[in-house]
Amino acid sequence: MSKMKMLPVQLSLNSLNPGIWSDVLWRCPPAPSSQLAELKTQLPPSLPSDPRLWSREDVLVFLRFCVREFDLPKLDFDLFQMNGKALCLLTRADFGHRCPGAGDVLHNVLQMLIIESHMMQWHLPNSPVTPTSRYPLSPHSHPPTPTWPPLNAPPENSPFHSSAHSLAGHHFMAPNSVTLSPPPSVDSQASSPPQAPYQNGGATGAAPGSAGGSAPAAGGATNTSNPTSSSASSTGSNGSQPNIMPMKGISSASSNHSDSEEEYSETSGGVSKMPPAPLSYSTASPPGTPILKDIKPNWTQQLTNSFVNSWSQQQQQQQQQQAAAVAAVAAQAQQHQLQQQQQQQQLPQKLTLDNTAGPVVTPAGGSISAPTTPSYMYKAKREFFPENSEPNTNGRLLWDFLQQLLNDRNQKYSDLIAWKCRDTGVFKIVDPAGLAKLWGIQKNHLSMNYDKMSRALRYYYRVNILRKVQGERHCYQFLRNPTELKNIKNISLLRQSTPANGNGGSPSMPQGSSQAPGSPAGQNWNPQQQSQQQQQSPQRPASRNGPMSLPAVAAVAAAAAAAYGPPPTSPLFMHAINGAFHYLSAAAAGPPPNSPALNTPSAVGGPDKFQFHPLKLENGSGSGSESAGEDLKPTDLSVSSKSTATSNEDCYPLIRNADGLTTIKLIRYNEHQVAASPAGQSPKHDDQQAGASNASSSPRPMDQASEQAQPVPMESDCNGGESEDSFRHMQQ
DNA sequence: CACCCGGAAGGATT
DNA sequence: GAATCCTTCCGGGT
Repeated sequence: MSKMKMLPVQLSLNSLNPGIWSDVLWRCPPAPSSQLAELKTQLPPSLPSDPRLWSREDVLVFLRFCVREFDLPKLDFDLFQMNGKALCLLTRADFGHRCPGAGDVLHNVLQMLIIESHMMQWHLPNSPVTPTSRYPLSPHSHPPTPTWPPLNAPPENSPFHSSAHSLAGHHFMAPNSVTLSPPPSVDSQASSPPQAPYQNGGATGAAPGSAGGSAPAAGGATNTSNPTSSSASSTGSNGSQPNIMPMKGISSASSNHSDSEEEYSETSGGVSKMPPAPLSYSTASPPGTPILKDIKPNWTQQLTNSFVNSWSQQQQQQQQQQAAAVAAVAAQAQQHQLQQQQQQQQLPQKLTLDNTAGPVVTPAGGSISAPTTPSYMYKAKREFFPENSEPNTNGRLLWDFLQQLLNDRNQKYSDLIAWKCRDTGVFKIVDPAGLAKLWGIQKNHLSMNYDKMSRALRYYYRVNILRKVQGERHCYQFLRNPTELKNIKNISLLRQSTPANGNGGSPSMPQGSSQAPGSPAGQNWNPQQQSQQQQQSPQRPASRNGPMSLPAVAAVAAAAAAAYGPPPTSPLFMHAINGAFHYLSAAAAGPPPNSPALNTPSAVGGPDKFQFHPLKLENGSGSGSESAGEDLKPTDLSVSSKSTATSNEDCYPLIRNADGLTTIKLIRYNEHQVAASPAGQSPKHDDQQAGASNASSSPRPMDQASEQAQPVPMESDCNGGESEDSFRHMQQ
């Protein structure tokens, strides 16, 4: 009994080795828990290990077993007149409908088995996976499906887990793969570049194999053919079940990757140029699916190689491998060498850590991460893929993507982007091309390059999310902390505010919105600079998923894709991973990164980087902030806050809005600005704000130093240096 | 030449 | 259908 429920749900994360887990997760779906192992041992021997291979009889045997083993309510076996493949396609909801009282349990158990099976198979070149949809996972979009459960399962002990390692390959997709989601914007991807169809000849050779998985619902058929991936394939083919969602995420992800990869090659400017040779993967790339199409061989190969290598190593050293994969991506961007290094050293941790760290920001509602709860699985899913409208961006949005990279605990992406001064939010894009590629991967825009990405960054000037650090190439400064941003559902709001910005005060804020004092969002990153902050009005605490390092995921996915076929595409993939990761990490580590707990100052530190030191000033008192925090829970940033209300010059008082969000408002800002800044300090930064406010209107914001003249520290190197100091001042 | 800026048009997604 | 968030182009400035 307890088992029953527990099984699916509970994971004993604690024991897990985070690192390992993460690794595993990256590659494979969560390993089944030890419980699962037990379960497996108890399964009728006659049952093939791969649920997809089950016959109708086997399905019934399985169901009976579950009923007996988990003490489930009676099932109407007539509702399960299907073979294993079909069974695998059933979504949680489907199970729920068929057996209300036991649907979740059955689903979870099955997913675990599937995952395990997949893991076993993963290494297979042509795994079915396919994925197409990219973002499908996005919380919003797709509803529900619970597929993650498996992920949850913490491996810890589970043999599975270990096995997984060994298997390594197996990719996690398995479970997910099954479900495919429709490809999101395949076209875009495809379209983007002129690239060749790499896809395996279009056909995606892989596709077939992989296909299964991903076949996007729509495409459906796309490839599903793949037997192996029966589940996947089935899904595709079956179409019958629309609900596969969860899985799809994954699959899609994979697909995306590939795409991205392609881009990489392309965009990267040749970072690595690859011969057109198609990858071996088999992706299922449905026509529609974005996926791999273009992947460029070289790139992919590289990825693959790295990935593979890592993999193998992994077996040896799990972590290392992952790292390698990630590294590979990054490295490719620039240095292969680095990759190697990283792989050897850093990588291992990186991937893993990422996950854990990943999420720095939490949604306002710390609730999100509640993974710990028993029921967490479900919750987890939601978190990961919040069905809510929450903003979880999981890297979908550029700022979030950058944040994730920057805040990677392991600093895996330091070769691509790094903080110059975390406190002030100043960062430098170390490898513009590489970063752009990664972003392109993330978005499945094959042709992404720094020029384009930078345009997107400039777009943020208007909304006061970013500003350029003048004088320094590739240096930008976040004007808002992630939490804040996350809370803001629509940046547009910021935009609105923007105009206002005009100096006068808080430009940005949407006043209307709420800015007011109440609403603050959260914290700003840099206080000083920032101009304002607007608040975001509406905030929603989003429940974000958070954590995860997209990039890492992407990298991994890409690598995996390259290596195995359908790459997990980004978003979904990431999502999935995140989710899983999140889960795991949460379990292992305890509070989820985003969890409120983290918010606390101490917590903040948690993820190393996270701390923005934002300042939080709070109305109340510094600590108060926390109190406020409850409401606010600004999350990471806030945490650090020490800021007390002090008014330091630059401090921005936080304002709490009804929603509980805190916003920092620049109060002094204007004053000082005028006084101090003018010439001063901020040499250039002004723009930022200016941009914001003006942007829209004025031709060029930048100049306006006057406007904001904030005392921003920014300058390029904040390194702690002044900027921080200043920052600190402010805080204090 | 690379970087940066921002307008404009348009696509994908929500 | 509207809004958002880019993506893609582009001309121009530094």
